[in-house]
Amino acid sequence: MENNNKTEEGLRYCYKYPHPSVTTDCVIFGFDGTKLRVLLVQRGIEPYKGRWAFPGGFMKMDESAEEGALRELQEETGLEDAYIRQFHTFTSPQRDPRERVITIAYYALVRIQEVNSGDDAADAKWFALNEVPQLAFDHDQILRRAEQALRQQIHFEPVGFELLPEVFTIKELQNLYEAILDVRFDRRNFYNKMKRLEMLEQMDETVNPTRKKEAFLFRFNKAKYEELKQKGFRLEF
Amino acid sequence: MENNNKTEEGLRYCYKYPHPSVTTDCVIFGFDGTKLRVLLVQRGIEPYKGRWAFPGGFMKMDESAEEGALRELQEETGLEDAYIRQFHTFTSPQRDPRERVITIAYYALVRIQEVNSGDDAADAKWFALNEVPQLAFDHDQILRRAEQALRQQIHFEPVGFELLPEVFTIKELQNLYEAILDVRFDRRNFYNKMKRLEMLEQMDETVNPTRKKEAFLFRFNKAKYEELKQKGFRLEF
DNA sequence: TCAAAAGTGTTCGCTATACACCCATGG
DNA sequence: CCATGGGTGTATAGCGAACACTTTTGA
Repeated sequence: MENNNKTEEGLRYCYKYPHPSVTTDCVIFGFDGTKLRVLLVQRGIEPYKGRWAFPGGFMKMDESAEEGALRELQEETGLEDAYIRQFHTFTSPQRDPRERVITIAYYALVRIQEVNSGDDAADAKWFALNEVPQLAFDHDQILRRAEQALRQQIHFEPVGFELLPEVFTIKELQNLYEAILDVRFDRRNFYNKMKRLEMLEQMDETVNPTRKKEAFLFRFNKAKYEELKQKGFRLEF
Repeated sequence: MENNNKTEEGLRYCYKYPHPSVTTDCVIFGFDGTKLRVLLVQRGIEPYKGRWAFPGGFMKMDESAEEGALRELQEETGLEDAYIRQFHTFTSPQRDPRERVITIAYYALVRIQEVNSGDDAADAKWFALNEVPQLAFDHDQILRRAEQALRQQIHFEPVGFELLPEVFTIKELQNLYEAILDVRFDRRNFYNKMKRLEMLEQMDETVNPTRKKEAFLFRFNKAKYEELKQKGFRLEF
């Protein structure tokens, strides 16, 4: 149905009607124990040279957008099978000054500790959400949408699983929920609720150096969570 | 940055790398007082000739996907400013047998009574959700995703506004929520909850011919709803 | 010894849930 | 006159929100 014709200038792919370019961008969220952070890369070329942006790239013709997003994520963090979710596709005609580009945007949830900030270390950096500078293209808008999508998703899935390390303190879990939902909980009510849900397993202590008293470490009880999820359970506050 | 070169065969738009086609499809939901329905159109050409599918079309280069979806919706229903939401972009490489096509999918909520099933009446039809036949392309999958997105959205926005006529009975409102969430509520508890929220205004009666007793008609109190929404209110069950 | 962090209750009010009663209407 | 649909009320259990007491430890 569609023919590709070579031309002399390397414009090899020809169509009867104009087609937009399609990219996949990835908003990578991490959690440092206190604040939510996003991984940004600094652009080395025009337009928006020097500005920070989300990692992304053109969609290949033989892979789905999700595969593309996973590939981007792997290149940037070394992670093979992270949690990613498509949350919006951005299509304003003028969003890229060069040509018509639509961007299928994903957000990823990763454990900062496991990220291999290897090759591209120089031009990649974690920013706390309230310290994100003005971004390239319409990426400010993409970030706002990603935050909103994450905030909604937390009502249906326990995104804490993906952002916290294997073991963590109750305080860290509370910090995470407060960071995502932008609210404050009473420490004791949060503890009671978690206890009632029976989703956490208590382990042995750790000394938290800078702090005053030892805090118990916990880990998620995945089996219990799956069971609750079956019954229509929702992790809400 | 991107040049378009004419060739002799009408393949006028040429690129250095292959670009996919981009379409916007629209899952149009309506409510008949008892069941949720979707508007489908029957395909007149191959592939999948004769199969039912969601209305859609190619994205134009000077309009956003949302504008395109609104245009499709207008052509199909005559409605100018319906409620639409982008919910997912479908990108499997093989989802269209002809060429690489990605589809930005929207769902719309409309009042069936207001739909002008004019021009395309012959090949357009409302299907109850449990009577939808096997669809063209991957539209079965698109429908499942649309239902899921609607079910989630109802927790954050009062989608009932968009699907019900100006006035309606409590029973109809309950039917709507039950249809979307696929659950059953106690008639009296549902009534009490609505009363407590003070979102409905009671009007004068109507005789429901086939039924036994007259039922009050209600309409939404938009002002009250907006006020509650400001305070972080959520319409949940 | 005192302030800060953390473990563990308790109380109260609201709301979801289950369930009951009455009225109107058509067959 | 009774079955069905519809309007309105009540009791109970459980959860969310506010709040108190104790222990540990570093300064």
